[in-house]
Amino acid sequence: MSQTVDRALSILPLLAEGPADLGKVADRLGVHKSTALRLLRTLHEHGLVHRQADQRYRLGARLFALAQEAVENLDIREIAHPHLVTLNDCCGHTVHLAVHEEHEVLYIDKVESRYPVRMYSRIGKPVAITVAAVAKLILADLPEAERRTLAERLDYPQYTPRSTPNAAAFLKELARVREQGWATDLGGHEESINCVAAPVRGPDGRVVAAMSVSAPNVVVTAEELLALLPVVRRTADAISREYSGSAPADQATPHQGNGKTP
Amino acid sequence: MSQTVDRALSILPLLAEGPADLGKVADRLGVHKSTALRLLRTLHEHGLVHRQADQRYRLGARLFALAQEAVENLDIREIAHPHLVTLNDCCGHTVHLAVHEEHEVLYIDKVESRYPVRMYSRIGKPVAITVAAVAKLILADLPEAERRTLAERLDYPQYTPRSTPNAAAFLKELARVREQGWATDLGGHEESINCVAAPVRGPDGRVVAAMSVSAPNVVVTAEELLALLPVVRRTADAISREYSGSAPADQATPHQGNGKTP
DNA sequence: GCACTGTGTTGCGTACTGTGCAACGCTCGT
DNA sequence: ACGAGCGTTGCACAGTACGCAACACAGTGC
Repeated sequence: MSQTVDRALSILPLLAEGPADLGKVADRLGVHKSTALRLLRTLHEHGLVHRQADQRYRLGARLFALAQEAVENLDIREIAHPHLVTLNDCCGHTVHLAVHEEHEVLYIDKVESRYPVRMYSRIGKPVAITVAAVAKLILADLPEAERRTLAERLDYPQYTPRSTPNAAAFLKELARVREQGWATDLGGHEESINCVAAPVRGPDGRVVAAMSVSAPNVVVTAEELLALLPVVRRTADAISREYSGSAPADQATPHQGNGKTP
Repeated sequence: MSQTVDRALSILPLLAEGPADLGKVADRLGVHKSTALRLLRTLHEHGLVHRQADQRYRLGARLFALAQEAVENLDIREIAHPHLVTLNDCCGHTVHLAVHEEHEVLYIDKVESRYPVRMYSRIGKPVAITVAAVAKLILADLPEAERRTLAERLDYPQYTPRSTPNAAAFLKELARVREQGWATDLGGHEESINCVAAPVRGPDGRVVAAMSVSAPNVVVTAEELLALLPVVRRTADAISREYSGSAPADQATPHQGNGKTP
């Protein structure tokens, strides 16, 4: 859309990989050094990039501050967090909260396992959308047409033999997840990691987020983890209630769902 | 420098205040709606802004992912090293940098003392976690529950009469360290060695590393070493600032300052 | 029912703005 | 001392982003 801005913004993910000097930035962007310099200077003025002692550029503090504000604006997170902590207190495993955004499913909160062996994940990072239990729950709630379009457009990486192989299998899995109201990922992403997840619903009943408990099977077996399903669902329901209940932004909440359609 | 990019980036702090619609963004930027739209679209393509259901814009999760990735790829050692050297230049003693990893605290960098009598340590080796000043700083920053669990699980070897004797004493010491923002080890590991240490913090304020100055008391007394506390703290703070990427907006560069600012 | 205000969106001609080039200055390494 | 490699500067050109005006659409009041 806007070439200049487009180029400037492309610098950010590039620098996220690690510090880079002017030449490298210009190369990766495919522009002249002087152009890259101008863009970097502008980013620098806004504090989004930082120039270190060796003159290389890296992401700046302002970006961290903005990121902080961005995540704080996600109010589901605020509401859910204490519940996630409670759940972690009672089972000890890693607890995640994820939402749908821009055709991706992102972890937006996480409470670390209290066991020494932990799974790796990163807040803000897209989840493995075709296999993650939270992704299945969130996507299962989409309108059918959208679900189908999305399923066709996705790649299906075979992380493990149990990864979802293709669109057809994915849609079938989504249908089942939608039906049963919870989801699992048993070694579909990493061989030894299992997850069990439940949906968080908004006042209109639509899924606004999903939460999961994950643990490597060196800590607990899949069966033991599945035994946590009731408490995971209870936690998700509690979050749903609080999220739906404390929404006085509009006028009185209508009792019935969609009253009338034009 | 670059008008277009400048305008686009100005949108981010604006949205950080809260969601805004197209008109408001255009107003605040002082540009035409169509211009604002083009900029927002470009930001949107890069995932930096997100369009919510009511068509208003807010900051996107991509910001958070970028910040997260940047932090992961940051090499504290690389950033800290020149500072450690400077500190060593000024005081001559052994300077250490340590981080938390897998329930241990490890030295990851070291600048040797310029005095003939040196303390023994090795980069990559776990520190004496119950007595080392750097370990206390790093562990003092953990969430309280984790701190307590860890304290219970540790052994408390009596290296010297002044070694931390047990979990209760350790937790008490951590609380004090957390409070005062620095730590010492006065003969707690080896009878004749004293240390004074300060924390390095990341952009979110959490302790990501700790650095210390150590010297045997045949070289300097504990009191003399403690006199170095201010400079140690200043050094640690400088590392924190650089690690966080705080842009020294107007800070004069030591030599060859070409730019004259009005 | 209608006109009317308030959005967000599109196409387009203009000229402003960003671009690449070439030359410069600086710091290292040999 | 010299050259290689880097960042930086000024400038002429044209590509690109700009604002305008018109459009589409929704909600509101009459």
